[in-house]
Amino acid sequence: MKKEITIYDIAENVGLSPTTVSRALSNHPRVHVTTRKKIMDAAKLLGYQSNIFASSLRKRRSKSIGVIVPKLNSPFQSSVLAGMEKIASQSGYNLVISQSMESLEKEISNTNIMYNSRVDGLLVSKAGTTDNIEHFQSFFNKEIPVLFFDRVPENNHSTGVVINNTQAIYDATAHLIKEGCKRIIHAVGNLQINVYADRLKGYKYALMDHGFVFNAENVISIELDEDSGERIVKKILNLSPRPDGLLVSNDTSAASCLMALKKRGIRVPQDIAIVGFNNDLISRMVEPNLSTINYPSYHMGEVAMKNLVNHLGDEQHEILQKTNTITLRSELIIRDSSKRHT
Amino acid sequence: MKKEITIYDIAENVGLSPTTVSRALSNHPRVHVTTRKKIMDAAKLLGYQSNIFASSLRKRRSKSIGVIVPKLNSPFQSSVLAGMEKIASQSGYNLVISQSMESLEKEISNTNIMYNSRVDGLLVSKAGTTDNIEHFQSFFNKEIPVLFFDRVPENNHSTGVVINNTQAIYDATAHLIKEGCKRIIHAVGNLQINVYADRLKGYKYALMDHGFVFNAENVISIELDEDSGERIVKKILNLSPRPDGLLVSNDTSAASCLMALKKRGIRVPQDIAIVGFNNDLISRMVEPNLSTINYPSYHMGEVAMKNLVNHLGDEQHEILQKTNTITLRSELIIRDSSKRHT
DNA sequence: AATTGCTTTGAAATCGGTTGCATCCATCTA
DNA sequence: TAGATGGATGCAACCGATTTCAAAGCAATT
Repeated sequence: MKKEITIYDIAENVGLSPTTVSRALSNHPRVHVTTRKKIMDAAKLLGYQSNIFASSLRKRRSKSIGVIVPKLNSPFQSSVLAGMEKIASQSGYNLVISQSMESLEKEISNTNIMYNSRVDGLLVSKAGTTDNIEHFQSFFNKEIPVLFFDRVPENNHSTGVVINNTQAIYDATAHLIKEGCKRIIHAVGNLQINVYADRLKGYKYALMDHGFVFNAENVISIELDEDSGERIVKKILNLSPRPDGLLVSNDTSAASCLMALKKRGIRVPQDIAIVGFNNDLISRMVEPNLSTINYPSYHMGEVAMKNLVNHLGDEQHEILQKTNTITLRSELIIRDSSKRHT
Repeated sequence: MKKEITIYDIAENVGLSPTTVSRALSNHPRVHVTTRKKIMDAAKLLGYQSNIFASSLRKRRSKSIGVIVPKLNSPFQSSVLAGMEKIASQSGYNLVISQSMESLEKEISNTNIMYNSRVDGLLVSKAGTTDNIEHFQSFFNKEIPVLFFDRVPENNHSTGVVINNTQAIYDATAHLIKEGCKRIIHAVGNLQINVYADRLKGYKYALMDHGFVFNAENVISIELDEDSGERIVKKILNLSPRPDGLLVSNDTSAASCLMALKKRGIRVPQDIAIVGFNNDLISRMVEPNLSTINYPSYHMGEVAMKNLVNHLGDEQHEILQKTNTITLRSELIIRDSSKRHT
């Protein structure tokens, strides 16, 4: 039960006031260099550790940033988080992380906890069922910046960091058309989520632009998990004429589809060409390698965090006010799963 | 710039003292039910949010738990974190997460930040280069519990949550021997890390117990990343006689090896049988499916966090003192990559 | 010598919730 | 009826760092 060392102990030790000690420790310019040095030395000697609560209570800032993601255990999210942590750590911010489990209820609860923890800023990727952003109102009221990434709400005034999902799937669709596909299936997640809704748009636009007729039967909205391949493939094989192109909105599910197809002796890409999404590790490990959209997840984490941190450092709080959306570059990577011409 | 609502505002509102308000809000028994109700209602009405800093400052507890992992973007770690977050959230704890990037220096810095942030407990999976635990001394001194998981330090008195790595690789090795492998390569990570050192032991013991002679040439210590397959396979193919069994200490690398082998026309499992480690998604998606060790990562996160939380709730602080190591069940999963008999 | 201006330092209030001790009042016991 | 018992509530002192305002020290200028 060692006693806690405070600035008062240091003050006593060096024969100065706590005020001066406080200033010296926070590199305030109005302390003589010699004094500062003496205080610094004493602090180190005594093993002083600043009490973050006292400091935060007084300064009304926590030097921590909250992050709410739908699920922690996804290759995409963990990569985003890694990028965020890198920047936050460099800038002296702590990361308080929680997951909404795709539930609006839990997202609200997490948001309140974050508010209560007095985070200086919040980074959010929405849960699937979240269709409003009322629960962030307390943040807006207190002008605590909230920045959305990947899954951003519609029609809002907060800043978002995204990729152009519409364009990405447009390109992928156009690619499949160019490869000679006549009937292209789009397997997509929950259409309440902007990400998937935008992708569906891209798919429709591309069809339209290439003289194809959109057919709702060709869109499968389904949870894109590890086992989704079987379900998707079953649906596909019931269709007539049989589809020859498949756009799957994440690589895990695309890989799962690939397995399900191969199990049935259907050749990829000869019988059905596949394009995934995310450029996860798995897209490079299955056979044939999956064509996919490179989603710069790590970079997205970095960019989102950098913007938030810059905003917090900016006294006028102008950075985010002036920015509405930051769109990162994504690109189609063509691999063997969709190459039908040699 | 809304004014902050404090217990003093509530006190004034209901005509009671801040003391009673504080007690009512924290469900102290010495407040009359009627009074409590009145206070609760006023709090809700005024939109009161407890100031966690003031509370933590006084109570000297933060209701947050620090987690330090080597890298956030790994399937294993993100799954562990997901398990931890679930339990922490249920128990009312916040998670402050940082990554050491496999660097001792950063681990030390992170540890100090965590200490400074006054986390109530710390969960750590060591960085590769960490060979001592001096930097946790401040935690030990103040009796703040530190619990290690997966990568635990040697010879220490802290609690660790692990699997039996030795046994796991022992089983895998024995399995390959039973499948008729005559020369088994063990591709393993940094041997400074207990996890890999233990696995090497298991490999050696199994060889010994089955009348094989250990040969240092058969052990490849290498970073087990996505590209490691090429490097491992090159080494293997230079050996004579050519190995016919390959134990790779994580699935990412095992999948990478599989690709490198297939590229060279070497058949798996006929020419070389492979066993991976972790039971990551990828082991079920490559062809042939990888035999692997099921590592209960999500469960490990839950168990580690549960123990820490129970310990914190236990006034006598006896739980962790009495426990040294918690070993979770892991198991060999045999899939096609190592089945040589039908 | 007196005034001005600058740098360096300090006293004291403050952030908001918690808690040891005291007080008040109603009920109960002898 | 006096005194004891106990539940409900309040006073005031914390927890430790920050910050406003002011004062003190010192040199330069008039």
